Amino acid sequence: MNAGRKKTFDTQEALDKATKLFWLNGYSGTSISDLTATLGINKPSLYNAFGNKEHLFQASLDHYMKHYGSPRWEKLNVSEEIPLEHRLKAFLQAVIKLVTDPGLPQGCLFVKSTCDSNSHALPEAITQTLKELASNNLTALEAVLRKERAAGSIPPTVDIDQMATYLASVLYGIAVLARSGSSADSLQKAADMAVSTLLQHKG
Amino acid sequence: MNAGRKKTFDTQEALDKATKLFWLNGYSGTSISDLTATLGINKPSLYNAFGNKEHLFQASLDHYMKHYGSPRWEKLNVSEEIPLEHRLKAFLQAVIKLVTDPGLPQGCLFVKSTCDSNSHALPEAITQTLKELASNNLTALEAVLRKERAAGSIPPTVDIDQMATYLASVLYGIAVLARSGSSADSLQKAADMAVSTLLQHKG
DNA sequence: GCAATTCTGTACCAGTCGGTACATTTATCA
DNA sequence: TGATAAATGTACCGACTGGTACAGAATTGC
Repeated sequence: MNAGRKKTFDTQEALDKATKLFWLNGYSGTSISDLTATLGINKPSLYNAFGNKEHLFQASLDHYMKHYGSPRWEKLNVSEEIPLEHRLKAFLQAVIKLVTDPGLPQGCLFVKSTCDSNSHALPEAITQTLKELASNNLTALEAVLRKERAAGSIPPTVDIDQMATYLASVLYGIAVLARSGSSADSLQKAADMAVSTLLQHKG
Repeated sequence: MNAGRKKTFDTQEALDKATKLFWLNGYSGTSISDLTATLGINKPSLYNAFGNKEHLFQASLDHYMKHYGSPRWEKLNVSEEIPLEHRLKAFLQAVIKLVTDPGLPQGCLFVKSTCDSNSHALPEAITQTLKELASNNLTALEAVLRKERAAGSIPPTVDIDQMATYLASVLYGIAVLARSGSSADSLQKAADMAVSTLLQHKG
């Protein structure tokens, strides 16, 4: 079972490095040579560990959502006793901190990749994955809002889908602005504004 | 002066086709072969007419802003007698119509390209151009808001930069959502909400 | 020690990339 | 009718693309 030569690299570490490279340069902007250089391994090792470029990207997307995306989304569900406005602000603040983190690529891998979907710069299977992830995001927002509406902190007349789409647009727009160099500070002010009057909104 | 063989194609038509191809597939996702095939011309003709890939992309960005972007932005300045709310909604409605137009690539070339900036999937000069375009967009929004504030239709305490960044995030987010397949209808509802949120905001 | 197993490094594959040299065709001007 | 100018089609360039064959190195169980 444990026979054979030992791996000289850690698969998870390599996956994280690959994720950051895709995050920075995108799918078609990242070559296998870029990857092997950054990961410090040779091509056969890479192909043995991750299959091919498309599989590696899928794994990177998954890794990104689990390790960079989800921790921010948890801010929305931390506790229903905290007012929705505070949770939304905390969520967006955490997102802004991520997408402007100087130690990480600017912006968001999901948003960036979504802009590549439905093109032949991206394999169809990846476009499909991205569509599912987008749907999951909207569903998560809707679930939070629905709970709030049931709890009475949001008017019963409010259109949940509308509000979720609105929040998603602010969320994704922030990622684009971060990529274009906007400061965390100005993004935070915009995010506060996006949330501030949300609760006053009458369906 | 008029000596020499006649061109067999129209430069502007070819530029528009190239723009749509970049719009669909992005800079690094569009090859010279793709371009010559779609434009129906050979490589020497393409290089003679547009320089090289980078120059062609710069020209495409310019063409895009002039022929697809600007007409929408004009909705903001159509007349100061029309209430800001109506102009903002008309602006966003026109943008949504563009980014979801079934006869055009989904989303926005500027937003898509911005997500590629600061990466080696894009020449540095193009990243610089995109940064300038982003700055122009923010400045245009700020100018509109400043006028409104001076005219008294927006509270004098309002932070113009904050409001402009907020609008930009909604605007860019809509382009991302369009690319991921959101319907014009749901985007329109989200945009309406964004506008009413903005108008309810008190500095 | 010795097979079996697994990873590593090198060297290579066909195909495509952006870009160009060059000869040819088509036009204008003298 | 040339001479000149400009656009065309073909054929090619070195570099890079994603991907792999193969030999050798390292580890295990027997």
